[in-house]
Amino acid sequence: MVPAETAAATELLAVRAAELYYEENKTQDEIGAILRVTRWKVGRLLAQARERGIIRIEIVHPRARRLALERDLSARFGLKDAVVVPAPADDAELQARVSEAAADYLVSHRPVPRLLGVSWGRTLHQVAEALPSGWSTAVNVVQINGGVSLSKRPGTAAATAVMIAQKAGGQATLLPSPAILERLETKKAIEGDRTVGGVLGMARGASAYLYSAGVADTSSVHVDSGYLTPADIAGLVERGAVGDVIGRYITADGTIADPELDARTLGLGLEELRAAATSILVIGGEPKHAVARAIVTHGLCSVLVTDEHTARALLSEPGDDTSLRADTGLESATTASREDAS
Amino acid sequence: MVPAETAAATELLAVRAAELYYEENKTQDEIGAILRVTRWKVGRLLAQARERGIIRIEIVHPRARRLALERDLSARFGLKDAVVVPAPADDAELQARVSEAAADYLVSHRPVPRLLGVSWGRTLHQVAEALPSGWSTAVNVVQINGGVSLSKRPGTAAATAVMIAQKAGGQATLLPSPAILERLETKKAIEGDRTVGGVLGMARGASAYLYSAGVADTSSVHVDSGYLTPADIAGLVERGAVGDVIGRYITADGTIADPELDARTLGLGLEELRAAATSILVIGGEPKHAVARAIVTHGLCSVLVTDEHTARALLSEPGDDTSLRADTGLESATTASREDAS
DNA sequence: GGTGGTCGTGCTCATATGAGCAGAAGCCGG
DNA sequence: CCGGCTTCTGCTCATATGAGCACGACCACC
Repeated sequence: MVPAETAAATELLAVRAAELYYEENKTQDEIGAILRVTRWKVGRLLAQARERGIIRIEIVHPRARRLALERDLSARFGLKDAVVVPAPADDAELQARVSEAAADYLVSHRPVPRLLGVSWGRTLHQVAEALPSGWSTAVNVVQINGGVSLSKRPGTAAATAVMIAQKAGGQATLLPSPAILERLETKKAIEGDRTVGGVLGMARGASAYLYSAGVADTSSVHVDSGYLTPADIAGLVERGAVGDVIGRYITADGTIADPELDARTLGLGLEELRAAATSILVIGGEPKHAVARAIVTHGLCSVLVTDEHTARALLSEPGDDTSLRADTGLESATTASREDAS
Repeated sequence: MVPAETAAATELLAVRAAELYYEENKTQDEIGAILRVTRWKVGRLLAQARERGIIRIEIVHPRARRLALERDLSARFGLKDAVVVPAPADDAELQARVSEAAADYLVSHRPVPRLLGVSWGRTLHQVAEALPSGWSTAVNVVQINGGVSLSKRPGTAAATAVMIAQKAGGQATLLPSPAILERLETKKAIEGDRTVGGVLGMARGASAYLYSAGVADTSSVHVDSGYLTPADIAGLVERGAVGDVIGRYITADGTIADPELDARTLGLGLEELRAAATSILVIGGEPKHAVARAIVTHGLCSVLVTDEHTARALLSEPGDDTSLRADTGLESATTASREDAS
C-alpha cells in the first residue's frame, strides 16, 4: 500500500461513509462493500466522523431544548434544574419561547407546589398566558412583591397572579401595596398592616417561587410605573446595579445596590429567595445577561429557564466587568460556583 | 385519557425523544422509561421526527457531497453520473471545491480512459492543479479545441493539458491553432493542415472528454484572449447565446447561437461531444446556471460535476430566468457576476 | 346499533450495531 | 536486528433497533 497522506484519506473515507449512512441510509455492511473496507471499519469511521464534528445533528423545533447547556448550567452553578431553549433571531419570539418553556416546566414540575409565590412583569405575564387551563389542580398563588398600582396599565401584576391561579383552579392572594414606598416609615407602616403583613407571611411560606428580573435602565417597569425616575436609575447604575430581582436592585456581585432604596422596597427579601427550596428564574434576551449572571452566580435561583445565548454567556468567561466590581471577599462567600479558566 | 391536542403533544414528545436519542445518546429503552412510553413508541416517534424534518443531519466537510441531488440530476437529465458538492459562500472557494471534486472523480473513474480529451479555461486549469501526481498511469491527453495563443497569459491552455498528462505519466497532444479564426478560409486551411488535422482526429477518438463552459459576457476568456470583442459578445447575446462549450456559443435551447462564427471556430463539434460515451462537464457558480442548463438539458454531457446551488437551479423549474436573460440582452452579458446567497 | 375501515399499540423475531478482545502491524531506542 | 510500545484490524458476542403482525380502539357511514 502507498503510505500516502493517510490522515486525509481516512477523513475523506469517513465523509463518504457518513454520506452513505446518514443520507442514503445504507447499512454499515453495504457501505463496507462500496468503500471496500470491513463493516467494523465503517463503524469506526462513523464514530470518528461524529467525534470530529463532521456529522452535525440538530433538532430544529421551536420547543426543542439544549440539554447539554442545561447540564452545564446545572453543574456550574449548582442549580436544581435548568431549561434552555434555542434562541430565535427575533427578540419578541425569544421572550415568547422562554415563557412557554417556563410554563411547560411549571406544568411538569414535581412535586406540585402547594403554594406558589410569584412576582410580576412582562415576562411573568407571558408565562401566565402560556400556561394551559387546568395546568394543575388546586395550586394557590401569592404575590411576593409589591404591585403596580401606579402603572399606566393598571392591574397587570394582579392579572398575572390571578391568571396563574385560575388556570390551576386555585386562589390568588395579592399583595395590596406599592412596590417601592417614598418614605421608610410608610413602608414600615404598610408592612405592619394586618392584611399586607399576612400576605407577606404567606409569601414566606410558599413552597416555590416563580420570578423574572429587570434590567437597570429606563425601560424598566419601575420607571414605567412611576416608582422610580430615570434619575433614580442613573444613580443605581452608578452604584453598580445591573438589574432588579423581585423589585430589589442588585449589583454584579449579588448584593443590594442601594440599601436605603431597598429598605423602602416592599416584598420578599433576597435572603428569603436564596433560602427557598425552589426558586424558578425565567429570563431571556441579551440585555438581561448581566442580571442573569448576578442572580445565577449568587445562588438566588435554584431553577433557571432561559435561552441558549444567555446560557452560553453565563457559561463563558465572566470577563472584565465582574472582576472590576467583585474584588472584595464577598464573592467567595456568596458564590456557589468557581470560575475555571478552561 | 384527555383527548387534548394530541397532534401537538405527540410532536413535543417526538422532540424530547430526539433530544435524548441524538444529543444525549440514550437508548430508546431508556427514553421510553423517561417519557413513560414503550420503546417501540419511541422508535416510531423518532421515525416520525426524521420524516417531518425535526431532526436535521448534515455533513459539514469541504469534501462532502450531496448524493440526493446527484441522484435527482442523473434521473432528470439521464446522466451517467453526477457529483454535487456543498456550496461555500465564497465564489472562489466554490470554484476550488468543484474543481477538486472533478479531480476526485477523474481519479476514481472507471474504466480509466486511454485517451482523455480536454478543453481549457480557468476551471479546467484548477482541475489540473487539483489532480494528485500519479493520479493514473499512462493516460494520454489531447486538446479538443483551439488554444489561447493570443492570450495575455500565454500557455494556459497548453499548461492545463500538459499538467493533466504529466501527473498521469502520459503524453499531452496540443492543438496548435487559435480558437476562433477571423476568416472561414483560414480556418479550413488550418484544419486541413496535417498536424492540426491529426490532432483533431485523435481528439475525435478520445475515450472521454473533460471540459467546462463559459458565460456569454465580457469576462469570458475569449474576450480576454482577443478572439472576440465585447461587441461580438453583445451580438451573440442578442442572438440568445448563454455561453460557450469548447469554444462554441450556444443558446438556451442547445443550438449554435451564430453559425457563421461557429464555422470559424476550430475544434471538436457539439455533435461529437454529444455522441461521446463519457463527457464530463465541470461547472459551478451562479453566473453559469444558464449555460449549465443549456448543456445538461440537451445531452451535451454525460457526467456533471457542480455545486449544490447550480444543481438545485437545474432541478427547479426552467421557466423565467432563461427568458429574462434572452431579452435583457447586453445588460446581463456585461454584468460580470452577481453573487447571491439564496 | 351494527359493521367495515383506519389507526395506533405492544408484541416477536431477524438484523444492525457497538463493546471488547486477541493478534498483526508499524515504530522506536537500543 | 530486537524487544517493548502503541496503533490498527478483524473478530465474537451482547445489545439495540426496525420490520412485520395481530389485536383493540376509534370513527364514519349505513
